[in-house]
Amino acid sequence: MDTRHRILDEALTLFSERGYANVYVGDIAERVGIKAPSLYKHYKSKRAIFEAIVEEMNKNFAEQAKAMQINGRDAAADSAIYREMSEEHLVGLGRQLFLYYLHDDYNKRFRKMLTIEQFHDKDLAAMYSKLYVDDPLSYQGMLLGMIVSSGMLKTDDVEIMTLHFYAPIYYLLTICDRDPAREPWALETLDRHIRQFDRLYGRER
Amino acid sequence: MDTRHRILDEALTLFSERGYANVYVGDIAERVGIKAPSLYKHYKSKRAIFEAIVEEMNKNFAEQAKAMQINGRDAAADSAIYREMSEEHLVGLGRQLFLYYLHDDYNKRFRKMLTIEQFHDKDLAAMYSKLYVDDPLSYQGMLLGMIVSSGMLKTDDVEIMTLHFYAPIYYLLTICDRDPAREPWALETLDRHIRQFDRLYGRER
DNA sequence: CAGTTAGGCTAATCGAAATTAGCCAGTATC
DNA sequence: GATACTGGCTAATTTCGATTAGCCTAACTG
Repeated sequence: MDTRHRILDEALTLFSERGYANVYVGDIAERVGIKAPSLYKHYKSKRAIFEAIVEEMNKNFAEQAKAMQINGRDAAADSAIYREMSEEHLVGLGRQLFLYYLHDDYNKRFRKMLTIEQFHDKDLAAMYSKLYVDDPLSYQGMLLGMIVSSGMLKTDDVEIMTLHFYAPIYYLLTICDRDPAREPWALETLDRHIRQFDRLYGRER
Repeated sequence: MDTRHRILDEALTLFSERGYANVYVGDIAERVGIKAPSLYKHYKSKRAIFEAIVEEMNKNFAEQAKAMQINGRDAAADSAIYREMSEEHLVGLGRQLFLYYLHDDYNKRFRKMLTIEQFHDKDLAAMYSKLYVDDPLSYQGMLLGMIVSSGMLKTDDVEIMTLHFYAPIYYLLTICDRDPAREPWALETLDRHIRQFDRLYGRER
């Protein structure tokens, strides 16, 4: 990784731990292994580093969103996946979603950074909403909608059903961000959540 | 309200909007209607103001928790309330909980401040978890447990049931904190959530 | 090889924000 | 009525952190 990217990487780590205002350019430089003034050979200002991070992440997420849509379409085409969706599959789906959000390193640090910075800036608030609130909900809604079409799950209101699926995942995620020691408990709770979700909305009802 | 309290009040407002590091003592003073150096007649330092807020809130919440326990005991004694718990009652309960958290002014500002500051400090993270994650869950768990005992709702796993009740409320709350314009939508969604919750766990199933 | 660029460094500079010093008026106390 | 306290002010002072200036070396470029 070249210095330019190392700077973004280390800055993101620090911003996610302490927030923009509590990180000094000297801290970033030190982590990168250079002196503060040298940063300015790469970025015009501290603010510019922050903005580069946001821009970079925006780009990544856009790509990822595109990939997910393709995935979604594939899944729709191959609806056999959903016809054979068992409780175990559903647990797997939720776990995968959760672990991706929890452990993907960029995602995790960026989410923590946005959590801290969201109230300073409308744009960041909107970004947080989009990435961690609205987009996952709409993606999950699409998948669950297909499962409902296949008859594996039943509901009059897919939107609320999706909320019932995703809100606990989001809740557990924020807990783990705050306190990674609770991760094992969160994973176990996640499984119980999804099994109960399946029983509530599933055929046996 | 005396100056000492006015300082805490205005500081809390500012900290909740911008976070500790982005608020200058001059800003606080200006809001209070005095000059920055005069603040030091009341508090030893900027940090001391922050700490006084946290301490004050801790005290308030402790009192409130005690009151809720008393409430809880009363409710347990008078379990008729729960024997006659209709869907409308449940909607009312959820709405009340939600609106209290959303609109109680101290609560709201303090929650936003903790959201911003939680990653700087273990103690603040613990406080956030307690106030907005664990305590509400355990309180709601107690109430739902009583409703289950009364036979109005059925489940094998009250803990997950409580998660299913509270996580969507928490999720909607964080959305409104970020963007108050979504409040009407959140309230409507909240009602639909609780009605569906009632149908899922309720007798009709 | 001379010239140029990239990227590092040390030593300023600049500006902002927290805090301190020291003065003063009003008021409460003895 | 003198004394001392409270809470305000203006004018420093101190500190710290972002940024700039200017120098240097290595590597690339013609």
